[in-house]
Amino acid sequence: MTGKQDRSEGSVYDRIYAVVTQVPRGQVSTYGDVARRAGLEGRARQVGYALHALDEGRDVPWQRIVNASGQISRRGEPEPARLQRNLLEAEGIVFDAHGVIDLGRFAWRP
DNA sequence: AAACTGACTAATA
DNA sequence: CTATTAGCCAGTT
Repeated sequence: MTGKQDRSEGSVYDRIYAVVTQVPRGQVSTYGDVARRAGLEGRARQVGYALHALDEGRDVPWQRIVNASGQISRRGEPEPARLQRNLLEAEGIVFDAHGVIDLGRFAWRP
């Protein structure tokens, strides 16, 4: 092992994962929103970066995070995007004809 | 240590 | 609608 520092919680990623895990089934959240809840307002990119680096072993519902337009990101890779959509629809999320989620209805608002 | 990268957002044109 | 600009910053090379 490379012996990375093991901050039980100073790690930006762990905080992001913790927030994402709190998103209830059947609801979605945006990168900016997750960043805000993780105490990282204005750092939405870091949220996306964290999810990109996410491991399969984690029980983080990464699929519940979409961009501020209510659309699935990663358009360069349509296949994983399709998987994400599939997972969300299985949870009850509805996409319109343009593949957009109505955030006013499905966005997680605790 | 400096450059590069990137699942983003908002504002502007 | 598309394109551009700017802000943001951890991780990788």
